[in-house]
Amino acid sequence: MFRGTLARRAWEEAAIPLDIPEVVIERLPVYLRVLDRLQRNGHSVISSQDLGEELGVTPAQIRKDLSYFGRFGKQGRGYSIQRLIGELRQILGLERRWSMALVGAGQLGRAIASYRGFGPQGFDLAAIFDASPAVVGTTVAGHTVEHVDSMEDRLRERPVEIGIVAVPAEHAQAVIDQLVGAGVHAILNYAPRAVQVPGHVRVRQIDPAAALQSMTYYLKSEEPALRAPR
Amino acid sequence: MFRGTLARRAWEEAAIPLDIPEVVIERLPVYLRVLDRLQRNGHSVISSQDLGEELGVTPAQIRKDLSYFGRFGKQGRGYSIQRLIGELRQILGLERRWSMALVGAGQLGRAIASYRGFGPQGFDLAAIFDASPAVVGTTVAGHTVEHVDSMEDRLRERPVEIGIVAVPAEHAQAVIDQLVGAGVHAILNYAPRAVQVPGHVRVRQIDPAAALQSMTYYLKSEEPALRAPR
DNA sequence: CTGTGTGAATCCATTCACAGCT
DNA sequence: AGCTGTGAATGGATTCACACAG
Repeated sequence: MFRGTLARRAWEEAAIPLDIPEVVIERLPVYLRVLDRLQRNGHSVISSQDLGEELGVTPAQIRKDLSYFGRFGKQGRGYSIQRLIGELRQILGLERRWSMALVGAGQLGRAIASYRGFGPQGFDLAAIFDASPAVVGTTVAGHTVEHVDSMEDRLRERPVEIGIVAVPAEHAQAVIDQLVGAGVHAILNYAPRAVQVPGHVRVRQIDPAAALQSMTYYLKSEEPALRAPR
Repeated sequence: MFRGTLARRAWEEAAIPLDIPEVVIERLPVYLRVLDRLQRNGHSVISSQDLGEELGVTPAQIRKDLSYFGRFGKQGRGYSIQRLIGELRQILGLERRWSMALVGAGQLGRAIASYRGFGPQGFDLAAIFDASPAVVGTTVAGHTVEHVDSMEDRLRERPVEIGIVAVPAEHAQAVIDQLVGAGVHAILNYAPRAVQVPGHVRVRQIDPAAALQSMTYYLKSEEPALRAPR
């Protein structure tokens, strides 16, 4: 949703896939997380049935999702967890590391810069930019904050694959335009703002307040019944 | 996705709605954000056409989404922005404020506690819990951190509607079970872990690393062509 | 027997297209 | 003349159900 239809590039890698639904791709990282945990807990095979129960997803959905990419299971047994982890990492492009530029070194940006969840999953922060003279030049999470005006030059010298946007909403679109201009094709946007990008650029929105607001819809009809049942 | 089918409560409020698709509910906060901005910029009416362009969504989708809840537009003119903001806030239950308990006062938890995006959208932090003796008793964002073992009692005395989970993945399920036990029906989960909840509880996942991993799928097929086109 | 892989069937969401209001 | 509201049509995604492999 909120993503223009886009002419996907024809497939060039060896493999087979053709035109996989985006929802499927979005589920794969979640499958991967569960499999990692099961492996750490000593499991070595799992059926789509059991995996589905872990995830709250139907077994058929898991089998169908995986079948887009190959035949990884063994009938009568299930899936080798080790094998499946390897396949998913391959599919998602996680056999390599990816580098990111963070724009915005305010309170939110600094929290993102020191978030420990990216590194272990294969993502490295390579540069931090901000527009405020007060923070440019300071050190954040081991990086010297550079001025956002030097961003396009800087990224042309040493490119990154991913941009993280943590600037105030009113500047988000301009910053994203600059990132796209510098050749970035994937953006993680923490600004609470719908942004427009060319069709070949992917955006994922991180918007906790919007997530809360979609839950209050359901809370508002439940609460009265619980509180004043007479 | 990743949410069990659940028997929704029958509608009791006045209004009309019946069984609205969850995707529709998730879009409403985004519509609201754009409308707020347009209003601040001095606009007073907008057509589904123009609103759709702001959002990267078809006009028909916006009209259909809104039509689940009523007839808010004027033919030939469009929608009154002020009116529509009011209706959406009503629908989403944003005419009141909601209170939240945060579990986990580590690096991530502290960042969440001082995140400035919740208050203006109607969400107040009411309590913070942690399990580590090193942080229990300290002050975080104006709240004294309480021990997680006292959480259920504490929340029975002074309930909250929403729980925010920012504990290590291996403790997330246990913490969520406790929150649910204490009567919380909505959870914002920052732990990178699929969790199980009873059907009447809503969970929204905030998982930036998973968001990145679903974008690398597309990057991995684009990059080689850009870098080594010969 | 157990559990995958997959065409077919079903279910759900999006888009179309136009009648009708302003 | 312009734009909403909405049944009908289309397009996708999920689930079913079973042939087949181990």
